[in-house]
Amino acid sequence: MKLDFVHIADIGSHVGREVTLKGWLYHKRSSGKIHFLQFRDGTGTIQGVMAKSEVDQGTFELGEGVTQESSVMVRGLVREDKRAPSGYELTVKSLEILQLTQDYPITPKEHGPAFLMENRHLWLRSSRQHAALRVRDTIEQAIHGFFHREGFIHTPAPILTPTACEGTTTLFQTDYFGQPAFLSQSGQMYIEATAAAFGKVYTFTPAFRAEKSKTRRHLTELWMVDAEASFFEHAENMQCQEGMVCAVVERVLNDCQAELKTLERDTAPLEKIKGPFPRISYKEAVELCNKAGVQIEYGEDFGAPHDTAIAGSFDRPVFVDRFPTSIKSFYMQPDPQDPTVVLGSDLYATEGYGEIIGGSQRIHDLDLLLKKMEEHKVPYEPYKWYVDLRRYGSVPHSGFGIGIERTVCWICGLSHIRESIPFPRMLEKIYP
RNA sequence: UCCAGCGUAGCUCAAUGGUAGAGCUCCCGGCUGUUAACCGGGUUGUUGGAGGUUCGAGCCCUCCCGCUGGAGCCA
Repeated sequence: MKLDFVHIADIGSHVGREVTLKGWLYHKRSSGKIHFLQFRDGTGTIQGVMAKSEVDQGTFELGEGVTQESSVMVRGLVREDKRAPSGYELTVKSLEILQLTQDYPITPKEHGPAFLMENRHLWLRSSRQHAALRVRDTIEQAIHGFFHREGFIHTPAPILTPTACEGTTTLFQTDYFGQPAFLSQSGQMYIEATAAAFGKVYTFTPAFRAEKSKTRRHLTELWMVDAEASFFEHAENMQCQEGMVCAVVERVLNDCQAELKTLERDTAPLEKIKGPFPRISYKEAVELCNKAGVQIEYGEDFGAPHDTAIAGSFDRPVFVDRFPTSIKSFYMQPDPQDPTVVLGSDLYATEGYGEIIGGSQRIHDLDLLLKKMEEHKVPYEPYKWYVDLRRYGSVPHSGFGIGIERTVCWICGLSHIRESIPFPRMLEKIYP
């Protein structure tokens, strides 16, 4: 596409030429007879220098009056300059103000999280937020790329569903032509069906959790990638997860150095993310916790301090598998060696970022699934279609789900999940 | 749902129970290499709300509202 203006990201290929930029005034410093005008256009930022001796009086006054976040069109000469962080500067020849902004709320000074969240629609323009969401985009692209290279087909799961996936978790309810419907909390069961149709599949869909969780790790609306593969057993499932995580980290390190620098992310821990990841059993994890001084009984589920103790013992993500049947979902395949545990795994990220993936081999035996449903008091009628998958050409199959926002937090080194998505939906918060 | 902390200027925060302040934003002036620029001057208040104790409450007490973090649950 041929445009009559250039993007800042491409500025390096226009050195020595006069170009037009369209964007916003990010920041300004002035020194009497010279203005330093920081422009941004979404692709990057560049400093424009406007000297009084080099422009006419009207232009210089425009430079003096232009305010933070005014939309502008600027024409100038591109130069290389060692003093500029990006290596390039613009000698401004003319400036047109498309709209003069008055009293932009987010100043270059400090602000609290409540104020910034009230102004999330504007906060997105700030460099840190901009960088994190660009990394998010790269992560999403890397995931799509990985699955397609591995022969997975994207089969979206529905968001409006007639029943709860796992029954226990709180769901958002809505009205569907007079019938109750629920916003999906996972696409997993639906892609077990598409996996039987296409072999290897994934879905990249929002998931909704109405739990009253109020921490820096929780959203009520989050994005999940669920993958499912026919004929994959527990070991292949973990291998696939490991491959995906490595591909994502590698891609971000390759494409997002500037963003990681803006985020002040230490990339050394990320450079170490290479397979194979350690694999320990739930039993070993319990022993590890108790040895580390974080008490836990065999049979209890891990809490936040246990996550930290487990993940803190490794410099790569770690799989914990073979959880007691009692603390996991009804559809997980029991371990043939020890039916009191299931062939399910959680993957913990490094540096205390917690669980990012949960996966398991699913029960493929019809009678066993029916028995487990009865034990867990899962009603048959709404799940008849799910049981059918075990009735018509059932095969061993496995899958997993990865939380996008937690992955973004981990890779970007963010301290709060609200910065990992443009418009976070948190407990009782839905503005803007 | 439970626990903890916090609500003072547009923003970030001060203020022994005794006259409500600073920095920044913004406005005016100065400065030709600034990087959250700097220097000088100026504008800015129903101290979240209601009630109470007190000669006197931003500060103490009660209730309510809002915000932030954590627990549980999870990704």
